[in-house]
Amino acid sequence: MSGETRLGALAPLVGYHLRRASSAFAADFSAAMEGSGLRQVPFAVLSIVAANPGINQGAAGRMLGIKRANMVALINDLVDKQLVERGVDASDRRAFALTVTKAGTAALADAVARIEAHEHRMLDDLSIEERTLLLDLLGRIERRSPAPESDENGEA
Amino acid sequence: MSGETRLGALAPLVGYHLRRASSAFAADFSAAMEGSGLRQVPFAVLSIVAANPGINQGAAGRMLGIKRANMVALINDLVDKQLVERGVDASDRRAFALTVTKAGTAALADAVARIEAHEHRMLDDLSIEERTLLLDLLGRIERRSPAPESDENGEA
DNA sequence: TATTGTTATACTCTATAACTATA
DNA sequence: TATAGTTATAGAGTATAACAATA
Repeated sequence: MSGETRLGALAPLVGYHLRRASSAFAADFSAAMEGSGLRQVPFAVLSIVAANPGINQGAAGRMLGIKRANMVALINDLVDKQLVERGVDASDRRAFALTVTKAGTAALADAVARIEAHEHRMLDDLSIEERTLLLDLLGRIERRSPAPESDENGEA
Repeated sequence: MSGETRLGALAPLVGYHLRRASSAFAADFSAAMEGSGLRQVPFAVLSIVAANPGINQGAAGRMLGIKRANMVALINDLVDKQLVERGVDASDRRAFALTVTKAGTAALADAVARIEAHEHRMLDDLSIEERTLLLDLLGRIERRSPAPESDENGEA
């Protein structure tokens, strides 16, 4: 099918193959989550809030490389869907203490089940050892990131 | 810095780490290409055209998972920058035969040099064997893709 | 002075639908 | 009837700038 077309300079580039593999994963993720009302980023936010009860929007966003400004609509959606609650943060009255609701916990469990099937599907060709190795290699690349997020407001 | 915040359900997901690693690569790629006038996707297109002289827009797009409709502006830009030429395809008068200009070849060489430095930077932690292994693993994931591109126009 | 959340806004990327001219 | 290129458009995702309340 693509047998005669060549990749040229792209062939040896890890960045290119990372992008392609990631987008293949994203496409299958979307299919796996159809009808669940959650997509990649909201699911990630929900996971972070579930694992860190009382976390605020900024910290959750920083964890995922999402800007403060973009967290607002994201959290609004999760709150509208009653998966997340904004509580008062006793120690900082500017911030909200985010927690997952009962429905949020259920939605997360459903999502995790779908995603496990999706991951199995995508990683069919790899042995357990290879999956572990891949996770390790990716983790070491992530840590090479320029900075978690230097954050906005250049002011001048 | 993020020492106390937990990933929760995200931690074991290859898809999540693929996404993060890919976006770290993309960010450093942008930095590496600053001032070159090329970004990720246009560079990929230029590479494909250079490696497959006379290829048409549709085939180049299919190779990269880019829709026909989105190839138009992409090729327009490369043509405006005089990096790519649209020639006549003798065997199919609907199609253009794309080729890289002399300036395009030079731009590609400059880009490849920048990108090599970028890849070295990002893969600093990995041994040669690990890089090869990573490319192999990613390649096997890519091949798991749902389909190169079933293409548009559902008609109903 | 710095930070949390917020609004407004813009730009890129990607997706769909419909059209034309060839095949 | 199917395919190559095109146009128009809509939706995500992500980026910056500025403001109020609080630290």
